[in-house]
Amino acid sequence: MRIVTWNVNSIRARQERFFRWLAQDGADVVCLQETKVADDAFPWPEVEAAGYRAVAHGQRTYNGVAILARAPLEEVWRGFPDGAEADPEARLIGATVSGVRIVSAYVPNGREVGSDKYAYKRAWLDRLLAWLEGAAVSDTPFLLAGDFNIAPETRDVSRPEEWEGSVLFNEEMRAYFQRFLSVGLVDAFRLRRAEEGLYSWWDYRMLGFPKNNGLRIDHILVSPPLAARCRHAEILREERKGKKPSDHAPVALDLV
DNA sequence: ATGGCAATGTTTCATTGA
Repeated sequence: MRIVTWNVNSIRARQERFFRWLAQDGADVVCLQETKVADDAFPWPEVEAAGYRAVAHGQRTYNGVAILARAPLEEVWRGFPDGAEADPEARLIGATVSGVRIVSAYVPNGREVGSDKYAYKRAWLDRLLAWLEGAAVSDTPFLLAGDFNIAPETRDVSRPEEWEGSVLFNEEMRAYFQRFLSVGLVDAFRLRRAEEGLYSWWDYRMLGFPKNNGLRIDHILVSPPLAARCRHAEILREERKGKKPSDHAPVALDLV
């Protein structure tokens, strides 16, 4: 079972490129973020033509998440599944695929430490973690994938001294990432890849990609039952190259 | 090579992203 997460930075702007990649990759499950499209304008015919099913939770212009799968998507939910007040931003969707509970998440960026958007990022993470703590995810096949907007460690940052203190890489956000591990989840990528210099996002500006000035902020976290099945993990850097790339590369995980 | 912001709507600039 191959699972990929990708912040596509608009599924419509990326449509041709995305479906070309999908046909070639053949992933079983694809978690998308920043689809930037309302559900009625999602490319449903193209999904079906590619041999996939999908569930989406989107809005126009900003945010938006989706899950594509070859197998049926069951027990689907949108937004926070905690029954409390609805999140005005479409950042979370869940479904069960082949017995694995899959969640696609788009964590708020935070813009600037101390800003209203940073407060929203913290509150959003607190709410997700509170749900995870109550959901007993460590005992079941559970997978949380997406754009976390957090680089967990120094080895995940190309220029740590320059990035330190930013919304993506600071002590508080590193502590948030540790809380995901504390609820029993495992960074599946790091199970298979220990080296530094592997990033999932590069700024469009300032020659970010050619200079490999990147950060690893897109993650696939898994429960112990799935951690035992991890065989391979990789970042698909080829998809950051060429014409009209997303600023994020896909992250792929192969399970037995 | 991999290339010097990009996508969207509020559209000819502002907002957001990270």
